[in-house]
Amino acid sequence: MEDEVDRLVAAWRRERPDLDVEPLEVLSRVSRLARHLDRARRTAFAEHGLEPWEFDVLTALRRAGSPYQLSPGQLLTQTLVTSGTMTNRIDRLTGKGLVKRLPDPDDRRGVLVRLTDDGRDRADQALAGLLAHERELLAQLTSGQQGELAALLRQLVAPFDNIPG
Amino acid sequence: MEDEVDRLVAAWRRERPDLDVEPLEVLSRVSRLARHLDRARRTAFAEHGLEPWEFDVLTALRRAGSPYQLSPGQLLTQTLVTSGTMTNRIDRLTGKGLVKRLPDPDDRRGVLVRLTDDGRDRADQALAGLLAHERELLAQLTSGQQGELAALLRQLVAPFDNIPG
DNA sequence: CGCAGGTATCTCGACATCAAGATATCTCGG
DNA sequence: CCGAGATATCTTGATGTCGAGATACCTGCG
Repeated sequence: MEDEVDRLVAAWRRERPDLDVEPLEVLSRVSRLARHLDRARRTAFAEHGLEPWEFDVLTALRRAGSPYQLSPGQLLTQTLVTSGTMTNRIDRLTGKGLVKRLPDPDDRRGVLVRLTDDGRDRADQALAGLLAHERELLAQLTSGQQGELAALLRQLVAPFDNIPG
Repeated sequence: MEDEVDRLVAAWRRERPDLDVEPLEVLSRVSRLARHLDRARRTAFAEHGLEPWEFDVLTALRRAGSPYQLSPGQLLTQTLVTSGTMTNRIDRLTGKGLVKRLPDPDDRRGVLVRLTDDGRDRADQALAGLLAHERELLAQLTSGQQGELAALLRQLVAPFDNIPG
């Protein structure tokens, strides 16, 4: 089955036959797929009354395990957003009663963000919903293919995740 | 080599052993890689004085071939943004002298967006720069692996690109 | 002990995006 | 040839994000 990137690459080969556009076969697909996934996630979360950014923060806390708390700084590194953004997100989640700020007992500059019971339930429900949707998307591939794909992607992401940057 | 998604999946298996989080192995990597790519692209384009969104629009026009013009609607489908966003983008690119609006001779509702000479040069330069950067990222994989990866991704993207969504 | 530099978080202003709706035009059945 | 519905683009208002700077606090050298 052909996709938009096939068309995109064909167009470049026609317009710029002097260039090797092979890298686009992989990386443009990654970008476009991510774009589509964002949209799909948005509708999946809407069923649970959450925005994607809310999900990202709540699940980061959920994954931390009881007592479900992290510093804003730890949340930054997990969600790849800036500090101004995270402050704003915590403010809004606090307003919705899904998290609360606690002073860090060991560092008076610091804050701990803790999931409320409601926040934890929402995160759990939304995760289950997300996985259901994602499983449908992946039905295009066999289990073995999914494993291959994951392994190949890991090789590309690892340098970003392990070398600071 | 381990990556953030390995850690994320391990955390979920510890916190929610009842759930099958396998889909995250693929799709979380796609999202995170796309996020990293966005940043890398931003710095790559900065060398040519372009923002990523500018590149997207200019290259869509460049690929169209001489006379390098498309309707805003055609640009929408290629760039996956909304019509309001595209209007805004065209406005700003027009302000920078990289594109210009022409009335569509066949449809008085319509408009054609055409690349200026300057816009075309910028697009060509930025593309060459982008490909150089992307080739580095892909050096993690053999040529054969890149082909496999492209084929697997195509299977996932194709439904989005071919069924209206 | 005191201060210089580092760290954690928040504030603020600019900006790009989206969703929904407005407007103008086209198309086609009757 | 008329009008209903489709289509193409633009407008508007709200929102989320970023980047840079401000503030408060910590750490370790001298």
